[in-house]
Amino acid sequence: MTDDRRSAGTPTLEDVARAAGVSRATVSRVVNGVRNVDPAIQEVVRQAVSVTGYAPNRAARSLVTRRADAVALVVSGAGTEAEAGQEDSVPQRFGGAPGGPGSSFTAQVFADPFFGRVVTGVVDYLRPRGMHPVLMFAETARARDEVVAYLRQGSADGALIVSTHAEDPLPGLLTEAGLAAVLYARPARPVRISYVDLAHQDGARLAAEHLLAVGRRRIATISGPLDVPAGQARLAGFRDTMERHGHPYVPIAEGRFTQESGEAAMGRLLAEHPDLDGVFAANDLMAMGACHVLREHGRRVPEDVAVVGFDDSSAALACRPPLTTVRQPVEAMAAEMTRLLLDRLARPGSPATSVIFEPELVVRASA
Amino acid sequence: MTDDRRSAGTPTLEDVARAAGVSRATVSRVVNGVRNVDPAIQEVVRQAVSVTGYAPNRAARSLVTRRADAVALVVSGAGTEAEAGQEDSVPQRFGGAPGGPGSSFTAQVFADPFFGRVVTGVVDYLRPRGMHPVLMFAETARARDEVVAYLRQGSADGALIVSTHAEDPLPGLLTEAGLAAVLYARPARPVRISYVDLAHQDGARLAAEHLLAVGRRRIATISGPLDVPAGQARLAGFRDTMERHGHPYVPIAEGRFTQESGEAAMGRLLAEHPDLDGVFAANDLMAMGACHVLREHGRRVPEDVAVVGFDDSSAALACRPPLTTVRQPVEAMAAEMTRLLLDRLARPGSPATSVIFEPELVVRASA
DNA sequence: GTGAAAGCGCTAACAA
DNA sequence: TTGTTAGCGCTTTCAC
Repeated sequence: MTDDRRSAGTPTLEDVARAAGVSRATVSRVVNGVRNVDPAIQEVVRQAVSVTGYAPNRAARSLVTRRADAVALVVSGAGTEAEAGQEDSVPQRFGGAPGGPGSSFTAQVFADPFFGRVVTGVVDYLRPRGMHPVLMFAETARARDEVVAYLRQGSADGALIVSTHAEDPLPGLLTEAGLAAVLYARPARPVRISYVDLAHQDGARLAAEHLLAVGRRRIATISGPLDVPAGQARLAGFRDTMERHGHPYVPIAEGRFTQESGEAAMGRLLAEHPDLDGVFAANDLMAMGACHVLREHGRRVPEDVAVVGFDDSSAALACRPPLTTVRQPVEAMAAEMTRLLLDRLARPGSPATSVIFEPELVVRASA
Repeated sequence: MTDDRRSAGTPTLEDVARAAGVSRATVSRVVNGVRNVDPAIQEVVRQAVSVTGYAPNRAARSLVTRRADAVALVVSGAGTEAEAGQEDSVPQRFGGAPGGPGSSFTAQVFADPFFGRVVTGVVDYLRPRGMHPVLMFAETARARDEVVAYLRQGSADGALIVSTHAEDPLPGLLTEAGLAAVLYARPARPVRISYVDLAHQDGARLAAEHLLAVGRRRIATISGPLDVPAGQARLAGFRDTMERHGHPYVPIAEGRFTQESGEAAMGRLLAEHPDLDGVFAANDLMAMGACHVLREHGRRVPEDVAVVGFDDSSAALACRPPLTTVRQPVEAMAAEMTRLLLDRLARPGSPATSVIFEPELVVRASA
């Protein structure tokens, strides 16, 4: 009778201990690989573990270790008011993909190949360390509060934040609450928080130099949104370099990092400067849009107009012709961001740091 | 002295109870919204909660409720041996995006716009219910074991599985272990497990009928991988319909659901049937590749060759011309898959069910 | 090197 | 309606 009951439900440490004829403490030590356990007993315990089919209960463990072995991977926008289902706060980075009934924030986010790469870098770093990412979106005040609450509850040990907007309040909320977090990309307003970023200006310089090197002289640019640091920096770097090479005036059309906005921008550029022979688009999606419009206007790429993109996302290869672009090592950056977070978790007191990556020119057919 | 200590660390139920002058149980009731609590006391407790800044500890709660309020969202491949970092088991669905150093499984997965849409559907359903998705990949035997272990530890309440391969062993492993899981797409070999799927054949029929309706008569198809149920079904549906309309012979080139494979397939088709005037590609990525190759071969789309895709993914709109395609309501399907899982968690005994969605033709410019 | 015992913070009987 | 109490399964001192 009593014997029967002990095999009910999922086995616990107690069950394993009984089967192995040792104490719970010893089993725990073996399971957690703590030294100071007799090899013979270790073996016995291991047997018992596999016989009973024991799996440690994570909640119980978390309760005492105070670690969740999970991190929140949060995609964060800045809409402050967009509550109640209305999507009036469309992030600048993304365009309307066919995201089903009422393209939501989440739908728009993943329409950009950028995020998949971030996920890749994060998972690749987390996985060998036995940790897992919990996906969260923080596009409304309410959603942001939920992220904070989630961390305060100890459901995740820290947060990895990818902002789609400038002026995102989330980093501030998190640091205020004393929660561990690391950002992808420098925050628009200074916050005492670690982040990884790209040397955007250097990347734009590479693009400018390449266009000049292949003999282009009437060069225009499709910039990213100018209220986003990356958008600003890419434009600044491009202009600077052009200026330094004797081209003080560069036609500019602002885009929103979407293919659609790239098409529109290219249209404007072409209307005002029909003789241009080179274009730098601040990301690949816009470069792809530019290529489409150029072709529709009878311009050959690269013969008539050379096009350089930015990011080296999947769009660069999907484009015809394949895009010459500036590579942003997103996966490596995401992995580093994760490393910074885990580091911070291991050493709670450590100061905020930033790691800046250098971009690289990838020459393909478009320029 | 003693008073000082009680405010150390994060506040617990105990702290709130003391502040409110009630018992832990009462606070717990208020926090969890259980009825039978005096409104006045409720108010007092709520005050105490906000004063103390209380956040319930999830591990402690999970320990007793035996729920994690999390589900695993696992992208699963079938590589049985691919251990040790070598990526010899490339899933059929995805092609080599510029996924950074050594395009990993994870990188390839997110190169397909399909996954973003799944995530969207899942998150949209989960979020209002206070649950969260933990992202996992299961492309090796080891990784699959980790998924099983993760669930057995109670870290997640169930699993949502999106397979990229036929013959995926994960569904079997999960059901064997008595774990709750739901699939996106019918498993290649029958398993007693719930799933959502699309009426692929109907979708292919729509494509065939449309091509015929716009007057095409020399129609070929770029199929998906033929060891995947979706690939088979789309081909079967297409052929059936063509046959029924008096076209017993349809040239076929097999692709792997990647743009690149679509390009190659189109090349083959064109070489053997230079006079074709219509193409049905089993997904948008391949349709896009086909469009590129057609243009490179001097064919205009849709004037010379009409092209129909499948999925209505972001690629359909990114393509020039925008693709006429068969819409797969991925977000809705993913949401339904999630609903099925939560349902199953609520009623553990319930039998496996399947929900099949009907596709819809979306007419754009390519056909 | 091993065991006994004390909690981690919470929920859910059961009493009152 | 509210409080008391007994664990949930685990890790971790502290003795031995």
